[in-house]
Amino acid sequence: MAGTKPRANHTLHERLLGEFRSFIISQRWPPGYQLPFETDLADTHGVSRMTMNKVLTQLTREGFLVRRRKLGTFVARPHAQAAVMEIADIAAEVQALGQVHSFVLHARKLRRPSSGEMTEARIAQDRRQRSVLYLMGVHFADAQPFCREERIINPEAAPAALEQDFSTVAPGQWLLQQIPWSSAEHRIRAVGADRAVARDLGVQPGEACLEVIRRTEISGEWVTLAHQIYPGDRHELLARFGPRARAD
Amino acid sequence: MAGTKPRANHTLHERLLGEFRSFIISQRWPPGYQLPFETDLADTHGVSRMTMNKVLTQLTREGFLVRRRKLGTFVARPHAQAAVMEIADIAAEVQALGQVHSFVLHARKLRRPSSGEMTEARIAQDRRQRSVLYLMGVHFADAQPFCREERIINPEAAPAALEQDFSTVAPGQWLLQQIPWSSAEHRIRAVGADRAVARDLGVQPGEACLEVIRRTEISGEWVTLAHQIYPGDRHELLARFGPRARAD
DNA sequence: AAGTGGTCTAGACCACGAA
DNA sequence: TCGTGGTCTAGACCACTTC
Repeated sequence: MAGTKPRANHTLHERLLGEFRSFIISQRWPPGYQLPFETDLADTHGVSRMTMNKVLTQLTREGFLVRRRKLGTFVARPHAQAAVMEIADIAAEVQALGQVHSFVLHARKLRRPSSGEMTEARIAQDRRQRSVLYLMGVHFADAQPFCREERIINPEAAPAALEQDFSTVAPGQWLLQQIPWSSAEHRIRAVGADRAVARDLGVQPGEACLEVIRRTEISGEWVTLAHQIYPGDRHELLARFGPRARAD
Repeated sequence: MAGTKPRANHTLHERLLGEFRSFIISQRWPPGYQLPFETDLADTHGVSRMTMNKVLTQLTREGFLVRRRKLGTFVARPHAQAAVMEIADIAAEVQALGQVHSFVLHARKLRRPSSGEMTEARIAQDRRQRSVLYLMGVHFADAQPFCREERIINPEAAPAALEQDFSTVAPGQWLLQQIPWSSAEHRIRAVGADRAVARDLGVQPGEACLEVIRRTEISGEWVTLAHQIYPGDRHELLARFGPRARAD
C-alpha cells in the first residue's frame, strides 16, 4: 500500500507476485505451508506454466519460498537473514559464540510514546497512538553483560505482546517469531556510556559504546523501535555489500 | 573463477550470465557501453530470445545493466550503491550535507604489509605480497575534521595507484572510479580516541568514536583495506534490511 | 510511425532426488 | 522408477519511447 507506485500492477506475474507476497506476509500461508504444484497453480490462475514459474522463481530469489524437487514448493522459515540483520536475534548471536544467553528484564510498562520516540519510530501523526509497550533489559553472555536494550512495541502491530511476560524471553527473539518478514532500518553510532549504561554493562562511565537504533516495520506500519548499546571493545557489527544485492 | 562451485555452469543462461558479468567487471564492456539488441544477442549466441531476455533481465536486476525501450541496453554507471556502501564515497556524503569536502594527506609510502594487515585484508599467504601502498589522511567538511583514514592499497589490483598523488583527491573516491563493481565488507565498532586520533579529529582523548574497517575485493582479490574513524557524536551510519534484498 | 524491450504461451525435454 | 521443478524454444502480441 505504501512505497511503490499507486498504479495498479499491470502484468500478470506482477499481480501474482503481489498476491502471493501478501499471503505470506499475512501468514495466511504460514512458514512451512506447502503450495500447490506449479502446474496446478498455473491452471488455477489461468496462466501458462512459464509465467507461474517466473513468479515462483522470483519469490524464491527473494527468500519467501523454498523449492525442492519431487517434494514441492514451501513458504520459507524466515530465520535466514542478511548479515547485519542477524544481530536482531541477540540470543542466537551469543549462542554462536559458544556462550549461554540470558535476558534480565528491568522495566515493563504501558505508556504513551514520547515525542522523540514518535519521530524516531515515525509514528503517524494523524492516527493518534494511545500507548506503547515499553521494555528495558540487559542481555548476558554467560555472566557478562552483553547488551543493554530499551524498546517500545506497537500493540496494534503485535497485540500478543501485551499478554507476554518478557521476564526471561528477549523481546527481539519473541517478535521475530511473531512477525517474520518484517524489514528493519538501522542507525549506528558511537556514544560514551552514561551512568545508567555504565552500571548495567559494567563499564567505566564515558567508555566508548556502540549504539544501534533499529526501527522495524511491516507493510509500512511500525512494529518496534529499539535502542541497543554494546560495550565498544566487546562487540563488532559486520556488513557485506556488493555492487548490488546478490540472490543465490 | 572463485567463490562459487568449481563445477562448470550447466544451464545456458547461467553460462551467459557469468560471461556477461565478467565482461562488465573487467571493463571490456565499460560503463555506458551499448550492448547489441536482444534479438541480435540471441542469434549471435544461438539461444532463443526468451533465454537471452532472462539473462539481460537478471543482470538488470543485479544493477549491472540499464535498459531503455527503443534505445537499447547499456552497462550501468555503478554509482548507485547500497545505503551503507555510500559511505565509501566520503566526498559525496559531505557534499550531500551541503558542505565542502577536502582531503589532506598526511602520509604516503610503499611498504610491506604488517601481519595484522595481512590477516584483516586476508592477503593470500602463498602469493607473497611484496609491498602495499600505505596512505593516511583526514577528510574535512568545510573546515571541520570529518573522518580520519588509514588505508593500504593492493598495487597488483590497482597499478595506477602507484602513479597517483593523493595529496588532494581522496583515495576512496579515486578507487571507486578506477575499480567499479567491487564489493565490500565492513566491520563497525566503537573505540575511544587515542592521542593521534584526538589530535587529527579535534576531539578529546578517550571520546567515543565510530570506527569502520572496510575490506574491498573484486573477483576474490583484495583491493584495499581502510580504517576510518569518525567523531562519535557527529556521524551515524544508516542501513536498511528487508527479509531479503529487493531488486527494483 | 517504427523499433525496441516487455510479456506471454503451449509444448517439450531434462535432471534431480525421494521412494 | 517416476513425479516435480528447471530449462529452453519459436512465435506472437503489446507498450513505451524516440523520431
